[in-house]
Amino acid sequence: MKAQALHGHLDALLLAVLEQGALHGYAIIEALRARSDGNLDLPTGTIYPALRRLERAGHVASTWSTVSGRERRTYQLTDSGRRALAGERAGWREFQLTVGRFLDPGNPPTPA
Amino acid sequence: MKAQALHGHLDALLLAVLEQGALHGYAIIEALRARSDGNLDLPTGTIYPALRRLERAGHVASTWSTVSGRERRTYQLTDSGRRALAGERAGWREFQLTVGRFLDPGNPPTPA
DNA sequence: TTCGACAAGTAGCGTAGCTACGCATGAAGG
DNA sequence: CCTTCATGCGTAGCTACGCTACTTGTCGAA
Repeated sequence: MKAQALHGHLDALLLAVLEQGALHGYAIIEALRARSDGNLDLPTGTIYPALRRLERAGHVASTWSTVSGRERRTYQLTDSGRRALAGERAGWREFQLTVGRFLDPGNPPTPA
Repeated sequence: MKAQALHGHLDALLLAVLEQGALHGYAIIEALRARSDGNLDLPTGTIYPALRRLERAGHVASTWSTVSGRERRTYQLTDSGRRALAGERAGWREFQLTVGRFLDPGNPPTPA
């Protein structure tokens, strides 16, 4: 998976994994890796800033907890985040269709 | 169409439009707009540097011509470009599947 | 003669993901 | 006991790359 391909879609992915339930940062990374069969193995330097961006935007809320001596920041989707996710899904659909018109096979530009 | 969503996919789109035949820069912009129903309306500041990148990479070759007093730089796909396009198509398919696993509807993370 | 479509191009900006770190705890293994 | 590794959070700086805003020039139409 080319790295920079994610540009602009990461927020949507994060919101999508949090849709199933609250997770802490490290667990989000693992969830992305698991659900993508290892295709998405994102470094912390990508995830943590992105989560803070989403929190600033009000799409997620975080709460600290201590689990067996380790500090965890758990993120959960807000209502705003749920709405944003719906918008991201629509945007993804449009993007997919638009780019697919050029890159998907069986899309002849000038049909016979 | 969100602007930054294109990141990393523009080269593939350019190669795809040139697959049908050689075009000059301005015509490429129009082809993208036409084939995407207006969703892709890219400024010259995006296209021209991208074409030069592709030419440096050897994926396209350009030739100058003068048409009714206007200078045109016409780009055509090279063999290397054709191979690159095949790779981009494969990459797009993988990207589409991976992201779709999170954002497409009807993809329950924990199937009942 | 002025304005808009055509045609090419560059300089500089901003976004955002990545690399490479640092810090801390707990479990496992030698 | 001590090292190593997985867990867990975080930031600073880099870089890629598309975008904004601009310039130059021809040609046709109003």
